[in-house]
Amino acid sequence: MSICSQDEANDDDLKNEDLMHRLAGPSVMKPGQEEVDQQKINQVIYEASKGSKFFENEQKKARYWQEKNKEMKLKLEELELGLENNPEKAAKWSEDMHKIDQLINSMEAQRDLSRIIVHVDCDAFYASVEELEKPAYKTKPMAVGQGVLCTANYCARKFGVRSAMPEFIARQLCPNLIVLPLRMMKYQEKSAEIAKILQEYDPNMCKASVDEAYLDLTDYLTKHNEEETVEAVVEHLRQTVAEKTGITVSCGIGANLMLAKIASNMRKPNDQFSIGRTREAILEFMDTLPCRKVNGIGRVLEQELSSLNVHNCGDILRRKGYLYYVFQEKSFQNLLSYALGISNNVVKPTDASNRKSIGNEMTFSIPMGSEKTISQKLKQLCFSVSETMKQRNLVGNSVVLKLKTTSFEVRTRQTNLNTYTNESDIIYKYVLQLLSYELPVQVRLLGVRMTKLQDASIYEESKLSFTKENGVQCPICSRYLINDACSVDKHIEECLSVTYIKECLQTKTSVKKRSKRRIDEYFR
DNA sequence: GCGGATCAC
DNA sequence: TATGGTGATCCGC
Repeated sequence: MSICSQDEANDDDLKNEDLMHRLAGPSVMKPGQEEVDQQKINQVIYEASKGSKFFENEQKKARYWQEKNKEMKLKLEELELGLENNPEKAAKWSEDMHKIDQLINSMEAQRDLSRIIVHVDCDAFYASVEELEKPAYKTKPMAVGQGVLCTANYCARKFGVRSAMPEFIARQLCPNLIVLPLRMMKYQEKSAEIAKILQEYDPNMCKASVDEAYLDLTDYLTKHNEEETVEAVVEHLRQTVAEKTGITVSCGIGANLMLAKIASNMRKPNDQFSIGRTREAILEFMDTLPCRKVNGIGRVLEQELSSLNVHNCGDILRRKGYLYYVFQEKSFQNLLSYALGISNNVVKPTDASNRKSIGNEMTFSIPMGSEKTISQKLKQLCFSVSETMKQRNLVGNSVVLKLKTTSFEVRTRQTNLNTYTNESDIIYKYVLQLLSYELPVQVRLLGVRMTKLQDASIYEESKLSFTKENGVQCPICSRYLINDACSVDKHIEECLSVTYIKECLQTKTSVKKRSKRRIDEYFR
């Protein structure tokens, strides 16, 4: 073997490790796979994917990140060297470290341990609902989804079958896998059944998704004179849900939403876990927790952190000085809050009025290239978006066209409307305009999305009152308001408080804005 | 404000 | 043979 091909082989192996990690999908090492030989599974996935367009696209992305992470690593090493030899840089470093500590102090000042939050997570929800109707599936490997799996029962997970995995790969891992079609209505019904029970514990309960909810049990416990521990209440809650609905749930207990969520993942399925609600207990818990376990750190960020020698949340604090240079303000603050175990502890029902966009997209079994077929599809998509908007009584001011080419490249094109609308024809007109710049193109997916939404009735009223020249526009968020003193006051009050909180966070926690990565300041 | 990309479910 | 849909957020221009 020549030297050259040897090098190539090494190079390829290096790339393959990141690539395999990508291909393995988002739910690697999620509960239910503790006994699975990940290496072997990943190898099967890799082989099954090899050569496809999808594979090539993933390869491209893996190369990009590998290159980027390598560069950053080198820069950090250079920085370390500079700190030893260059007093000017060292002075700047200690100045920045001081800023970081101030930031941490201000975050600590906001730490609130007064609430007891519980995260409730249904076990393999879709699969469990199917098993209720056909108990025979309980002992067989089974998954729900079409083309791509949404969830797999624990029996299937033993084979390495996971959510977000394409069906054909799942079948290679588990030839006897039973795959059922989605029945969203059934799941939603069951979800509502469970929610009703949870509401007895917290009427303000937050339904985070079809199979998840957050509760604040503080008031419940006070009402019951704290005769019971949280753990006992949650134990009882899980039992009640299982008895009344037939669905087992896993629960996490913690001082805020993030901790409760992490905790519910610790002992799946059908069990619960509690993270102590003292600062010390929280810091100790986070210290050794792998970064990937926190909501918000996905596969890519995990790899990036790993290349910076940050594997557990505690490492974030230990290497805060370096992370400060690598990440932007917002991301850096998020990382710190993860490591400190600080997050939102207010549980409130999600209000639909807060929605920021409405869209519809579709993948085709056969890619499309002709302008006519593409426009026809887009017209349908516009129509369904329009229908959803009308149902929810919303109008929008901006439209987004989304394309995925046959090589899995994703493009989005956005334009502002000169009006607010939910009319299919108007949306379609703008979408066609956006499409015209992209032709010719071969697409495997098309999507239409409306953003900058407003309540349709408020918008209509405001138009009306403006013609009467007595309309009102909120001075803070500049949304149009119904011109009646009571509702305007109420809105402004709310709007002010939101803006105020945002300002507080900004002035308290943010350091100066930068346009580039901080590390570049050291290399000028 | 736009477009690319990540993330969660 | 073959890799989803919906919505949000962040970053860099």
